[in-house]
Amino acid sequence: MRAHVAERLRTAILSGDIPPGAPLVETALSNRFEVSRGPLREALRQLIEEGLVVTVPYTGTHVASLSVEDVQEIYSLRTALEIFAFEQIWPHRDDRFRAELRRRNDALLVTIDAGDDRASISTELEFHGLVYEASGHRLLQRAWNGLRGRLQLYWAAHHRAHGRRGPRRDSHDSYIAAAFGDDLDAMRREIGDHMRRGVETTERFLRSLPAR
Amino acid sequence: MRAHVAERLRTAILSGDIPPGAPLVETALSNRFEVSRGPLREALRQLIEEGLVVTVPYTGTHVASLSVEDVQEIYSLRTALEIFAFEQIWPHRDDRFRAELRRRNDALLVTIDAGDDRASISTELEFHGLVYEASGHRLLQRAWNGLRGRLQLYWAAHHRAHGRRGPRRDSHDSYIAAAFGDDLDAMRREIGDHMRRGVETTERFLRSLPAR
DNA sequence: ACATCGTCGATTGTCGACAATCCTGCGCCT
DNA sequence: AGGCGCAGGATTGTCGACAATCGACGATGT
Repeated sequence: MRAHVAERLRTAILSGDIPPGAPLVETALSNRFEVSRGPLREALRQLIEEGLVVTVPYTGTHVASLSVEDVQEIYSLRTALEIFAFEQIWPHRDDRFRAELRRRNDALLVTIDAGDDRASISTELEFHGLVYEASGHRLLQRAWNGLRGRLQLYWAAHHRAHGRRGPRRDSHDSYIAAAFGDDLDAMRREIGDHMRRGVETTERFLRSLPAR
Repeated sequence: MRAHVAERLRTAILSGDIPPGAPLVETALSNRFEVSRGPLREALRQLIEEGLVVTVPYTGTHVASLSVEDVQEIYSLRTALEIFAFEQIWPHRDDRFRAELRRRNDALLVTIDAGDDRASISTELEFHGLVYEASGHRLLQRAWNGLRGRLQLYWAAHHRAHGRRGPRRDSHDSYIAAAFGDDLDAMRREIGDHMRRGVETTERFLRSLPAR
């Protein structure tokens, strides 16, 4: 039951049925979903973990409302995690996996170009999920789980505000959306630049340390 | 109350009072901590998030028991996160922070050399915590929170099994312990090599993709 | 008019009892 | 003897009621 409640509440939030900032009163929700407050509270805890809900003790819980900084954090951390995922995949690479990844990304680009937001969101989540799954790194997948809900929340809010979902192939996550798209070289440059930047900044930081 | 229960249970687990694999029966714990099963369950959920406890529906929950693969995942993900943290710190670097980091690392090395495991664990956690805190990246700090408990669990188990805590200055996390220690150059090479390896493997992966 | 304090409603936190589910071990059948 | 089914005990899952806490509103005194 608990998982089912979390699922339904998550759907209600991501669909915009319960908008960001809206209060989530436990008694009201327990009536709505026809469960006691016990399971409902545990469902809320899970959604808190996923970043869809925020709560302040003894006063109330609300649907999360992401700031610009939040979104920047989501995307920057996702980039770091995904680069790490690629590192993990490389030693166990196989052609079937890469073909599957390529196929899914093609499907993603088709849905994006068709303007079917719901389908493209779903397809994109599957695409990224495949990358993390292929890494075989359970903790990494767990970290991705903690990001996915926040991403969806942002996409949903952005879509309702601007009529299109937030990330598009030429937008925030172009680094990976472009990966298997029109310009493979551009994508290679982009990821390569990002990582080289990381190397450089880290090494500069290290050099800046006081000598012993 | 809930946070207090989680705290006490966490202490009991990390101290080895309740060893890995031991069953955690809700009724017994609710008697032990003199709270109802409601708050106790929420405390358990939190410890599950921290990786200290595992549960299987309708059968029982136990103290987590880490496998070799688990530990490898913990350390590899921590490396990725910490490199990302340094990237975040760089633009906002300031000398006071670096001096503070240096000071804490010196304290860490002192406690390690003194063989005071409890103190060195605490000091090392503070040290890493400072890095993540300085990144100003809340999601990153959250990810670190998800790793910290698992690290502590491993250290505690390793200490009881081998008489010393797991990570030492010449061990797993030497890449960062050495950072401000004896051989700054070695640490620079280590982090640099790690990141270059990441760049290389990712680029090889990208090149291996089928052309459009 | 304004500040301060108390009261009240709303919401979350906690509790004890009951229901659903799963594992174990025993009896029974083949 | 070996496998199967079934009851019993143990454990988690769920429920409804009560307690603790917080924020807002209004009374009251200066």
